[in-house]
Amino acid sequence: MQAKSILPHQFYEGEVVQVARQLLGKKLVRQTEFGRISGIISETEAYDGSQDLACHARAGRTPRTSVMFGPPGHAYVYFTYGMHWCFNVVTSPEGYAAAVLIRALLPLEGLDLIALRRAGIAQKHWVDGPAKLTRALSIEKLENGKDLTNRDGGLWIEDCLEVDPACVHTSPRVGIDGVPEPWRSMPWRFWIDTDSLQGYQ
DNA sequence: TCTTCGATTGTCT
DNA sequence: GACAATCGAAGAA
Repeated sequence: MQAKSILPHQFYEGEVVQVARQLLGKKLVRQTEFGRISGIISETEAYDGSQDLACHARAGRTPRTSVMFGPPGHAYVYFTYGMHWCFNVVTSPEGYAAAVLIRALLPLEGLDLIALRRAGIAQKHWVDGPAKLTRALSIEKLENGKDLTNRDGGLWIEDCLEVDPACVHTSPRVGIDGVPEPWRSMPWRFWIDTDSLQGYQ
């Protein structure tokens, strides 16, 4: 687990479903004014362009979704349900609106900072949902559009673990019941057992 | 452990 | 004006 390096631009240029798989086991790092918070990415979902009716980009380019049409390796952060932020990574070449929603982490560093931001919540529920991890890592509107391939924005992703493909689970995406088939049933949600990762750091 | 339900506001039609 | 890529509290089992 030595020689950690920031994932380069090219990592994100590929097909979004592949990138969603490959992001599992990578380390999301957040540098705040109070210290560093990080965690292993343990759950993702792929949203694949304007033809994917579950993707925000289905309506074409709008002010909100414009980041998704931009270059890969940037953060797409959107606000939903009147109170929640969700964090995505833009993938595929510029002009193609695809992104990977980061749904869950295995906390590594900055546990005391997360505890402050998630006061009163059991540790196992600190970052086990898309809006929970943005709260824990202090990701919101300001982070929208940031470049994740360098440390300038205080937010980036590093290479970390090799994940055994046999340990990757798939299922349809969550929270898109109103979306027509085949999109509703596409098996584009990926996750790894966090139990199998205990012991790494 | 599981199910139900209210909260709350930006975005798009 | 309708709805949303959700969360967490509360109550039931």
